[in-house]
Amino acid sequence: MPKSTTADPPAHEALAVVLQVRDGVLQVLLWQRARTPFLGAWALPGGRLGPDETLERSLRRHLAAKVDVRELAHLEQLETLSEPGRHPGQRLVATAYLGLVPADVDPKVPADTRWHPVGELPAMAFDHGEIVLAGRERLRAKLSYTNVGFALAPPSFTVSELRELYRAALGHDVSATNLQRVLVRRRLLEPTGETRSPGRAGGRPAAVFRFAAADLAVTDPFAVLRPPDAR
Amino acid sequence: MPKSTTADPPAHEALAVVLQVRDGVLQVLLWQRARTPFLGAWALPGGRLGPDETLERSLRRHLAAKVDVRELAHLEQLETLSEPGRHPGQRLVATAYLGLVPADVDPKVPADTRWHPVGELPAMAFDHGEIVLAGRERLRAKLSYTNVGFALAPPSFTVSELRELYRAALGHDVSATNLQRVLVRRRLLEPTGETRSPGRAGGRPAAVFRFAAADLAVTDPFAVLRPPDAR
DNA sequence: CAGAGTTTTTGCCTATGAGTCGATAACCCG
DNA sequence: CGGGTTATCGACTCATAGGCAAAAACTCTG
Repeated sequence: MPKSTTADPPAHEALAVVLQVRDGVLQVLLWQRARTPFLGAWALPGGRLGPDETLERSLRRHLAAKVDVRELAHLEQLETLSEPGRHPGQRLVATAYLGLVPADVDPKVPADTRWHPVGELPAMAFDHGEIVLAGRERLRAKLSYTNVGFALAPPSFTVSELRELYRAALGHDVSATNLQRVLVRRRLLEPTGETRSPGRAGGRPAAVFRFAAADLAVTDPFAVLRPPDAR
Repeated sequence: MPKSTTADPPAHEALAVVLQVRDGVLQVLLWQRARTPFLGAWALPGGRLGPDETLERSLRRHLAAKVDVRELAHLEQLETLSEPGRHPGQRLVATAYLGLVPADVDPKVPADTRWHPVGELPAMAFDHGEIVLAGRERLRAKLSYTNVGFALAPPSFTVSELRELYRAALGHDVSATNLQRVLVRRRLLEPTGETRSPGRAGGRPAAVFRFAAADLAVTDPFAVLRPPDAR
């Protein structure tokens, strides 16, 4: 077994905070360590950067062991962590990514892997707990000024369903009236024309919407910096 | 001389996009390479990650050779680049940072180092050209929804002076009227009470302002995600 | 020293997007 | 068909941004 000291050249790993709204709660994909250090604690999926791959490709490769990568509707780089002591016994720099899975899929995961509500994380290995929270913050922020919602939502949905997703991801209630009109006005949401039949309790059938674009777009509401001629 | 192949464990470097508004133009600090590859081309300051330091500390250490690090009013992580071919002959992962220098200082720089307008970059080494543009984009975006302006501006300034800085950083004109009132209303700017005597051409003396906070603060204008009880 | 020229600041109006509330629409079930 | 339920829409208020022009406060010239 090779001796590991901090004098070794720092190795590099890619980690993923994979989030999905499940049962009305924002959850993160974690696997349970079967080895020391942090035996029994929960960790983010990921692994070492190989010699001929980018970080993102490396991450997708490692992630494939835990979840079907094709179900990731969005993947973006979060931050790179380099505290010398973040990994005991060995220097390991980590680049964290944020991945999002739409609510309509239920990926098959191996036995050591499980979804956990980000609000009640179990005992976490290394600094992975903080990374999860950083991912949640990034998601919250981007929900407001981008259309990342498309990566949490099914291909089509009613406003009530979308509202549930936003509520879970943001951690607070949102007005259905406002959500609908704001997103429609921003041209992010468009009606499919279909309606969904009401539940057993009755009620007006809901209109079905979809996100207008399937890739990330930002809506920039800020004025000070807008060029005078823009519009 | 050691042979370098892509089979070597990937090394890690930290790079800095140091920006300052000079002569009314946004400029970036570059140094000219005296060795191959890219002999004569211009590169970002930075260097290898040492065994017992974080990326940020490593960056500050390397940066100290090019500029007085204490004059950096802001430093934040930009992105991590991992294309296997980004550095010829050797695998090198880079984490880029964005650094900002207030307009009132003129740091002493060594002979091989010079400021260049980001709008007209010279022949750049490696992928450093793209990194500079990423840094400019980040600055532009953050000027709109944060108070990063404090890191470009002197401790106190008139609205006209601030307008020049915004114009240079954003690349387009901004209304002085609006800039003043928007920033004051957001509680980012506060008057010092002093005034600055007008130039030789006459004119009303300008009120002197300062940024209310010297650390980064975001103003979140988006409503959909705002909790119903917030205010 | 009055008035023209300059620059800065302020007041007022408009436009846009968000938040609230209540009314209306469209369904279920009895 | 009427009461219960859910969804959507309309109308109003509010907050912030942008534009324009007037007013303020100075310098300079004749």
